Amino acid sequence: MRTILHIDMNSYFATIEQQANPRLHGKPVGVTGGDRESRTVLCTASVEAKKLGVKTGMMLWEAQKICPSITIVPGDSDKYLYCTTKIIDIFKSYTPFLEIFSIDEAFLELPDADINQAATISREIKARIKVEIGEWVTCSVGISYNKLLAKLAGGLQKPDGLVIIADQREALQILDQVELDEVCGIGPRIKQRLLNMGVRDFKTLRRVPEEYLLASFKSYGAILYNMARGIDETPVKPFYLKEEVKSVGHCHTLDRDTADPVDVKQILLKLCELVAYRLRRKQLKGKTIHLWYRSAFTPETAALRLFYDNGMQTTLNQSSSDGWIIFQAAWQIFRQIWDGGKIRMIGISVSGLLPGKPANVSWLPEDHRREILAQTMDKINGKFGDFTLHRGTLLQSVQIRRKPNPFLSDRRFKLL
DNA sequence: TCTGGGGTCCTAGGACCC
DNA sequence: TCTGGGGTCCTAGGACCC
Repeated sequence: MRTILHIDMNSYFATIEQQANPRLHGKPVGVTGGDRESRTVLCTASVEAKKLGVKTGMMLWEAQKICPSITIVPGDSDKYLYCTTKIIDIFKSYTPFLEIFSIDEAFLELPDADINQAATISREIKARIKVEIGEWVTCSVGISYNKLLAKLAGGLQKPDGLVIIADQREALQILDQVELDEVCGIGPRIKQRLLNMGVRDFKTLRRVPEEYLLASFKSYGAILYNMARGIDETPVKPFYLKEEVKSVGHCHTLDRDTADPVDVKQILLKLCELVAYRLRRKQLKGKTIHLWYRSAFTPETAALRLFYDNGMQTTLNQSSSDGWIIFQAAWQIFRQIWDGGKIRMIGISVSGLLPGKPANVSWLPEDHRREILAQTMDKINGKFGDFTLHRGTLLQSVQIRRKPNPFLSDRRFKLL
């Protein structure tokens, strides 16, 4: 039997901000992804804010309405990454079998420890985080014999919790008390489909024959069948075996809906430049260009909480990390699929990635020139900040955050 | 005033090649 | 006269995670 810890930092970004600024101690704090006012959501709320009803993922104006005393802090990804690196170093001192699940979550497999020893180690890790990172920074730990249950256990006691699910008997007891979507892997859609089948809890799910689940959910039926029994064989993937990225993308929700193609063109060009820049920094090139946009809400879609996304992808003849080439493909798609209506969000993503530096040899002289130009621009922008230099087309463009924050969290609210 | 932004994986159908 | 079957790539769409 394996011994696995799931460690989840509580209100992570908020506690780091509280640690860094004594004025925020014990106060309701909300951390946002950027410095925009409208259409911004909270990516983290402090424990104090949560007690007053503020939730992660809430619109900024909504949080301020519920909790007027909340202090809003723009997120600082460098600060959080720095702390995460230090926290990971603590984890590494206990086991090399460490999976970094996200910036504030990790799985640790302890091959030589039983459950009681794992509990002792967990207390030690908690204490070390307080000493080495700060007393405001806490975490919840779940201990069990697989990842599914360790993660479930970790979510049961927040903040600063420590919950053990020792065996299958305990696992079934706990599974029978939680909501279906409290378990990682069941989202709103699958939950709704299970409810439609008359399955409201894991106890009922266990009575559904495997063949029936397979027929309804295909291969995911087997996962659901096992989930209800607390079975999960997925391995802890050590950080040093982490696979390469498969796609690089950016999307942007506009401050105001627009149906002006000039606005769209400028935003799209900027997004393509951002994606290309990140590809070059990672020394990658991509072949498949995917563009999508989200239509503005109408009173009907707003009431139903429905998003309408429209998108299409295309494959280039040759992989590229050139913002202009990516943009040309994206713009062509956009012109092909846009219905002329108002747009709320637009996104671009590049996949089919290949390793490799930007090629120094190109049989197309113009491409070659642009590549050298892009590299030079990267160097200057790397030194003086993104978009110090940019294409003339971007001069009047709408402001997009200079540094896209990769840590905005909380699940999607695609459809309820 | 009206739900962000970064990813992953899976399935299915069609095109194309040998 | 008539067209198998396997493999691979491409595209679209759906679901999940943080």
